[in-house]
Amino acid sequence: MPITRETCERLTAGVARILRTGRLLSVRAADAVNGDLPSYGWSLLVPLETDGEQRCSALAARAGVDVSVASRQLAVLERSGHIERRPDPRDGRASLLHLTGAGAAALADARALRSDWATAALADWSEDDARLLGELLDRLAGDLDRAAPAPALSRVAS
Amino acid sequence: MPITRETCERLTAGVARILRTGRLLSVRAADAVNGDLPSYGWSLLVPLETDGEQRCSALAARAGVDVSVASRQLAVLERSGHIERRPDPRDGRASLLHLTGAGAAALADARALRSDWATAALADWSEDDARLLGELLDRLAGDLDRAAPAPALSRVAS
DNA sequence: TCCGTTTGGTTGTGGTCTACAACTGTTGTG
DNA sequence: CACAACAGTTGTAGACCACAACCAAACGGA
Repeated sequence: MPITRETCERLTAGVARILRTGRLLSVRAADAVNGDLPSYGWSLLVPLETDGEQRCSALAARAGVDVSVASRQLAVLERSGHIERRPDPRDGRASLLHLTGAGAAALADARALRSDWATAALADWSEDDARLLGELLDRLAGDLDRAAPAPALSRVAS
Repeated sequence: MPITRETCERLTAGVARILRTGRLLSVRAADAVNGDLPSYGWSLLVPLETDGEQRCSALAARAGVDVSVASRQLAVLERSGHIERRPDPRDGRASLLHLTGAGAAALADARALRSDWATAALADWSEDDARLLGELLDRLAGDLDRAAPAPALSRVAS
């Protein structure tokens, strides 16, 4: 029995609260960026920036959404010039997406905005606390990811 | 300059990640509860449980959604017997919502489920870490709430 | 080589959650 | 007693999501 019920409840409440404010923030952050980056732009463009060219299904997995969703969102990003697509030379079915200059610029813009907001919000935080929270948060996300997938059954019943 | 840019980015990434998995979890948690509690049930019923009878607008503020949204969701919860409504004796325009037995039961059920999931996910966490994360998370949510409302301008421009 | 199967991606459809605007009825005030 | 402010409901529309159906390329065994 590692965790008190009380701290557990407190933790879930905190997560719920972060969920709420985070949802609001993400939409607000999106339409404050110059290059009219849609709200999902961040989660799709960042992987392209860090890992380079990759395919739709990989990006969908990264973003944690269905492939169909990613497909539509990427189509929008392509039309708006944030990304470009070229056929995968090794598989005619797939395309490889990569960031354009405009996309990278919009991403940098979004990053700057986020950084501004974060530094404002974390104004009176100590470096240690911030670092600690980052680590704990990441660890929690990983544990939740690992613990959650189990109940993905009992749907074929009827 | 209180926070390194690096830890800041790490922190925002962690928050984004929690946002993703948390969103998935909350819907999964909702339709795993017996009393077919909708996904928003938790955020509306908990305040009723802890603070007792209150009005629609108060619940909307608590949940962080528009009053119209809360109104519809509360209507559903009333039809499904989780809450009941009585006219506010001091203001004929308002109603006071309160939890029914069925609502409390569904809430207890949901709480048990969440607790199970949380203890599974936090299996190898120490009490101290969990408590610390809860505190930091709460603090962060508060600071974000305070820091975010500012950029709610620049919309009347055109 | 050829045909059935698998796989990557797109599109059709429907459901959920959300906000804003318009409206009804109530309260309180000059 | 009009009139502004307010509580809540309903109309409407948009964002996001998943599942199912589908197309075309790729794969694999006979």
